[in-house]
Amino acid sequence: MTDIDKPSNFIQQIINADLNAGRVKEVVTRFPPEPNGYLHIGHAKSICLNFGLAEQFGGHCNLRFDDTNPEKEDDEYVQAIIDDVRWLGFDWGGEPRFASDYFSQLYDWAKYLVTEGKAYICELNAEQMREYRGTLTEAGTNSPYRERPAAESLRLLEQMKVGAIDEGTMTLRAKIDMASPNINMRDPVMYRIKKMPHHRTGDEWNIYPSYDFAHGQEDAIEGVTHSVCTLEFAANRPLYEWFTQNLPLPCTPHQYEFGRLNLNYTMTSKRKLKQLVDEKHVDGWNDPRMPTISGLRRRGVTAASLREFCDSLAVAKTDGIVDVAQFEHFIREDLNNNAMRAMCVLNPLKITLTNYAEDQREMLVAAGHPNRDDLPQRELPFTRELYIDRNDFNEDATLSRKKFKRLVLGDYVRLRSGYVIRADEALKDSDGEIVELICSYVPGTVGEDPPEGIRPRGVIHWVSASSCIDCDLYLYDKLFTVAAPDAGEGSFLDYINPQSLQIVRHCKAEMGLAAATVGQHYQFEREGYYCVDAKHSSAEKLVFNRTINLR
RNA sequence: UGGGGCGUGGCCAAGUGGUUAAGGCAUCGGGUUUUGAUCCCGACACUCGGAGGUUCGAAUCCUCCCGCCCCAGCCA
Repeated sequence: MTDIDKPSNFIQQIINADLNAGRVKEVVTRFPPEPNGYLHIGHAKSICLNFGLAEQFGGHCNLRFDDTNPEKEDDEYVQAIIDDVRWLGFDWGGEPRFASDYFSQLYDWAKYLVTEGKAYICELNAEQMREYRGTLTEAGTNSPYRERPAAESLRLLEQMKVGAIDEGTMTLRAKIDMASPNINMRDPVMYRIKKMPHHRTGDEWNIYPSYDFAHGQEDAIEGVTHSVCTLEFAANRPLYEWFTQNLPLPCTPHQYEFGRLNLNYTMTSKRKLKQLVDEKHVDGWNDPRMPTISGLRRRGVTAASLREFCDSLAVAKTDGIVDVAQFEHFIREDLNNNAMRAMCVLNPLKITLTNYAEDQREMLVAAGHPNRDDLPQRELPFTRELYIDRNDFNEDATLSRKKFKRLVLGDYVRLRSGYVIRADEALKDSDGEIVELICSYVPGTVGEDPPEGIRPRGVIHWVSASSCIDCDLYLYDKLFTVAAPDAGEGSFLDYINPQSLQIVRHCKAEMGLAAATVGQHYQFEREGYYCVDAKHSSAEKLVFNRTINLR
């Protein structure tokens, strides 16, 4: 039994109180995804919360798949979810749990409620049931099957189970209160017939428990003490409690709700994310523009930054919309602190150093990181011909030093980690397009200030023309053009950003990047943070994803 | 409309009757800098959805009002 010094959110306060009062000896939580899609950033908050609470209080957190609806679930999702939670850095000890592991226990409990006169087989079809349910302002009407003898319900339930009853014609319902102001309490469905193979139990069952009849009991079976879910389940809590109180469970778990994470310019609806994938608006669930955990991973977002971001979020009952800039802050913070530096020229413009011998070649050394000497240094070959970015040169020498801190004709600039150079002449083709720059370098300026009178305008990145590697860069931008793609009229598809992906081919990167592998993160100096794309990159063609730009 | 939940600066958010109303993001100034990055300084709510009331004292307690979110799947 552990408690924490300063509980900072209401759930921690509740747990602390439970621990101190002796109501709970070991904290047990769970993260209960339905395997019907990939996890997204909203789930990350829940994962960090549930596993975090267990960690903080010295308890345990289970990964449990809530697989009570075979219609939507698939093993592909199970594996992806396992990978994502592991990647985030959490461990549930042992095997993941499945609601389907508890099907027969759940079935026994259903029979128990029937025997107790608290559940019955109803023969209303979906439409009739809706009519009998009443409305928000009008009470419902009792089902004509409500007083069916327990023995008969038991017999029918068994027939439903073995597949002798047609889908949609019967359900098992809890007998609670058709006049309850809480619609969830108006004789909710406990079991429905689905003659459909389940990803784990195959065709063993023809009936499947509903979420409400399953969740609390799953928690009880696992000894979950604090069942934390999102706000929209608050109205289900009375029902959760009704089942946990009316069933002979090993323990009584309690449900607490917190506000889910909403991010602007982002969509966190599994259904709609699936639509983006199914309709090929994106390159799969792990498209780097997707807010899925696998998409963020492929994009180059680190697990640490995702965790830091989630931990910075309030656990409260307000449902606000967090600015993505807040998430981006944590991405940059981690990458800035840990990413190796490198240089890559996106729009190469060749320059020739007329006073640097053609056969000369120096190996310059650059820091792997400006303020971390534990990261390895880089070797940068310096040669007569180099590439700089076209955007770092302007013919107009009258541009103010303040406004254009790059190369102009007749003036000096520092090549990052290299020499100071001066632009002497711009060579153009017949269209007036600059094809090459004739420059000269200032000897003795590597790691040294230039002589009196020479004031470089700024620092630009470069690469040796003869010793560099070719690569493609995938520049990503927001997937949606509006802050709330999900709100308002019209489809969210109408707001997909047509410029969310820009591919820049034949970029020139420093030699060392040839050794870059998936999972490593780089800052291409003055350009942004990049990582090798796990899908498109190959030995023949190196492909980098831009995780995020510099500020 | 019945029930449930929530309203503190542009965004997120601490605050649990006595504090100059934390902090982060964003924004705007200034400094450092071989990345227009990082870093460092500084600015940024006479006021807590609104109106009354209780109190020596209210963002915190009471009343009424306003606004937003969730629930009428045999989804979770």
